[in-house]
Amino acid sequence: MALKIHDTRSKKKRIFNPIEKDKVGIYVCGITPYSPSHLGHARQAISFDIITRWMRELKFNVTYITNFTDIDDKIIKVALEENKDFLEIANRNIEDYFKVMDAMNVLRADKYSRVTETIPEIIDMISILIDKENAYIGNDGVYFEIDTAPEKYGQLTGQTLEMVRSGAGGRVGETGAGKRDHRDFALWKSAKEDEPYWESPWGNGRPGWHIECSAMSLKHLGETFDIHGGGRDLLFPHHEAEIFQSECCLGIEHVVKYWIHNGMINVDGEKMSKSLGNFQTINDTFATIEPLALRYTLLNAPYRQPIEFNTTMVEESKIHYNRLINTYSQAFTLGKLGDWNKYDFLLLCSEKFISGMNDDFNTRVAFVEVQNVVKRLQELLLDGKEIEYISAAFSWLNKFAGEILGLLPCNEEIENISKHTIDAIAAISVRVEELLIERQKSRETKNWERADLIRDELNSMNVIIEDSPEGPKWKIE
RNA sequence: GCACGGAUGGCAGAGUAGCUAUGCAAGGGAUUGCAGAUCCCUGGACCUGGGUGCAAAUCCCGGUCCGUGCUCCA
Repeated sequence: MALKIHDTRSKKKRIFNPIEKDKVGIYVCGITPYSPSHLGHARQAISFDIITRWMRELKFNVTYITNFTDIDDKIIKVALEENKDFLEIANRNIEDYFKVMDAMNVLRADKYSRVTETIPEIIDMISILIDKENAYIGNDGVYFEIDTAPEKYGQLTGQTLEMVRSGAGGRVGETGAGKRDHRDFALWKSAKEDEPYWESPWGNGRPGWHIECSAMSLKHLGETFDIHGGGRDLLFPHHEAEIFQSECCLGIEHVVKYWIHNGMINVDGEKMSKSLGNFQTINDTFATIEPLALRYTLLNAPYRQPIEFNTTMVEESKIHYNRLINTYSQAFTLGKLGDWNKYDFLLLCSEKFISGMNDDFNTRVAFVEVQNVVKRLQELLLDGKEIEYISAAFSWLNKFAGEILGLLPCNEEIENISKHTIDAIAAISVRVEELLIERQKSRETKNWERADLIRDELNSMNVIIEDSPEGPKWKIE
């Protein structure tokens, strides 16, 4: 069964064939660290985490590169406001990024390339573009001249030069005074007073946004590579600009073989963004939902679909996530790994899971199978007889929900969860048993009022009573 | 305005031609002093108008509505 990937350039699902057999180079546009990361960043990081995890599961040798745009107008603005060095601002937010992403089980990329560490490569690339006359020097920087490669226009968005010309309307001339045409874009921006800068043949300045990614992907992955990813909102102009730069600089028609774009997070039907003021930082969100449950929420739809982020979505994910963790922890205490290949049900779940993931990384389909196995494991645990089957289902979850989807906490944490529960039960069990006996006596004499009072008291100790035909059972909330 | 994408039960959200997921919610039943938990059962959907097909939620054309992009944006 072959892996199919939806490629934005050709606008269809294509069977994935890497440039070099069994090897995959993937570059994903990362964040500009001028503020703490928000849910959109989480969605992007988790989407590509899943994509790389799955490709590794398929035994591809994956090189996953992403970046931090650690010099940029917005970072400079924050630095000025706080009267700090721009790198301090960037580093602070990068730290925040790693902290929240680690909490959500986002595996680290092979390399987090930084713009400030790629300046020579960027300058080289711009020089070549000037030599090839694809770029010109303006009075406030260097610009890429769109008219030198009009055939490359609209490769991702279907727009033509004329469309954009008319569409931009009154905004022409607002930025980049040195441009010949408003559709040209900056490769190098001259430094204004008090701005950080690097020396270049065109004076002191800093790189434009688009050229960084062309230079960094070239530096780390070579002239052509398999996958380029990012958020849908980067399609235009960012990724189209990259196509101009990389392809004109290298003289190669297709630098990127597959383009992958993840969908946005919506609130009330609109994209979550700073300008609308409807964004949430990841850290703030952790107050209402734990990190891995949030990961669950963000994988609950295929990566290309927009996600409507609201209370319903969050609450449902919590239910599923808690069910998964509780069931898994219960089986974990039995501590045995088993072979799921011996059970038709688990084999069938594996097959559906795999075909879902192979179909453009459809995590929603994969989740259904996880839910099915959780349900089966619950039944098995309740019955308690088929220990081997329990171990097999446990192993299945360990592999598919844990290793591949990254939804499970590490073993130590699961142990801690179990241990805490055991300790908590031990600490109050004597008292609980006393109260239960008293309650049973009250029930026998049909003193319901008294029995309910005792139940209330137990509830206040976070103990939940469940009466059953075999007598009352209790557990910690 | 132009480009791209979407429209599935009360809600979330799969499914790309025949077998109509899944979860939450709802209703009914079993069990129960009540509650909870669990189990069983039930109803209910494919935006609209055409077209192609033996057969369409699924393919084609038109319309309507929504989102994204055209400016920094994951």
